[in-house]
Amino acid sequence: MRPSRTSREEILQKLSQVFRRDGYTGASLADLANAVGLGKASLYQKFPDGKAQMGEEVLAEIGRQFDGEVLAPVREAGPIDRRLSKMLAGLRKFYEDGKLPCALDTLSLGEAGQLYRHPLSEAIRHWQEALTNLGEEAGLSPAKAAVWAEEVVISIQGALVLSRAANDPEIFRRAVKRLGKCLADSR
Amino acid sequence: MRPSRTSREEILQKLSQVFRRDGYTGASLADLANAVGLGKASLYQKFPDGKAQMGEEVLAEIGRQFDGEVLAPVREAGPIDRRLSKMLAGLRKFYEDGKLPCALDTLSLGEAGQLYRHPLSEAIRHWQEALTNLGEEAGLSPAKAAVWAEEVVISIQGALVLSRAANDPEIFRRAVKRLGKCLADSR
DNA sequence: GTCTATAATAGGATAGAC
DNA sequence: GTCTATCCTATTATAGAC
Repeated sequence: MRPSRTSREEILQKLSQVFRRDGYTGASLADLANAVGLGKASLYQKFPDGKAQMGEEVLAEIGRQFDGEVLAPVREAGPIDRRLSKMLAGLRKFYEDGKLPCALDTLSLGEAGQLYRHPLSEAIRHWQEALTNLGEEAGLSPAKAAVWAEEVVISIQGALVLSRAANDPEIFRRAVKRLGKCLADSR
Repeated sequence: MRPSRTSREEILQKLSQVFRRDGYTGASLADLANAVGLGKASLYQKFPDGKAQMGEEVLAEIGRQFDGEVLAPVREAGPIDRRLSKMLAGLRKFYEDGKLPCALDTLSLGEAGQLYRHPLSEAIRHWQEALTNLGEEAGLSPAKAAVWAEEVVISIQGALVLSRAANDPEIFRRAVKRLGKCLADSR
C-alpha cells in the first residue's frame, strides 16, 4: 500500500504555516519538525533534499490550495459579482483574515527569492490571468482588465504587509471590502 | 572630538540595505560586517547589543531618510499635484525603482515583527498621516482622505512585494505612475 | 578602533538503533 | 517510520592583541 496522499498534504499544510509566518531563512528545521510533530530526522526521511525541497513542495501545495479556494470561484459560471465575492471570501479564508502572510512575500526574500524564482512568478501569472479574464467578462477592455487584475493582486499583497507591520488585521479586512466595490469603477 | 555623525549615518545606510534585502533573520553578522567593510568585532564596538540594536537604529535611520526624501515634499507649501509628484519621485528613489524592498515588509517577519512592533507601526502612522493631510487639502473629506492614504501605502507595499516575487521592477514603476492620477478619482 | 582568535550556541544534515 | 545521537558548519558574541 502506497503512502496516503492526505497525510503528506497535512504535513505540507503544517510546513506552509511556518514558512509563511517566518519566511524561508526564519523557518528552522527545529520549527518545521515541531510544527509537523516529528523529529528532524523523520522530516529528512520524507524530504531527502531538506529544507529546499520542503519549500518547493510547500509552494506547490499552496498553489493547489489557492487554486481551489480562491481561483476556482473566479473561473466558474455565474454572475460576475457573485464570482468576485466568492473570491474575496476565499481570500479572507486563505489569508486567515489578514493574520497569515502570503508566501509570495515571505518566500521571495533573499536566497529563497532566487531558489523559487519560477514557481513564484508562475503563481502570480496564474492569479493575474484568472482576474484578467474575469475583468474582460465584466466588460473591461483587455488592457483595463489587465490593469485591474494587477491592482487587485497589489492591494491584497500590500494590505497583508501593512496588516502585519501595523499589527492590525482590520487593514486587510477593509481592503478586501473595498475590492468588492471597485470592479465597476474600473469600467 | 566626538565621533562624526555622518560616519554612523553611512554605516546605518549600509546596514539598512542588507536588512531590507534579506530581512532580519536573513541578515547575518558576516553579511552586515561585510557590507560596512569592517570586521564583526568592530561592529560590536559600535553596537554593543548586537543585531537587535543594529536593526533598531537602522529602522530609526530609515525613518529619518523616508521623512526627508518622501514625506517632506508632501508637507511643503505649493500646489497639491506638484507635492504628490515630488513624493512619487521620492518613492522611486527610496525604493530604488522597485528593486530595494521596504523595511516595513522585511523587518516585520517572525521574531523581528515582535521586536520592532512599535517603530514599525509608528512609521506607518506617520506616512498615513502626511498623506491624509494632503488628501484633505486636495478637497477630500477626512474619511475619504484616510481611505485614500491607506490605499496609497497599500499600493506601494503591494507593488514592492509583487515586483520582487515576479522579479519585475516594472510592476512597481507602473503602480507609482498610476498613483499620480488617482487623487482626482477619489474625490 | 580595528583586528585575529575563539568561545558558545544554533542550524542543517546524516548514521544507525529500534 | 521514527527516534537518539552525532557531525559539521554557520552564527552570534566576546577576549585580548595591536
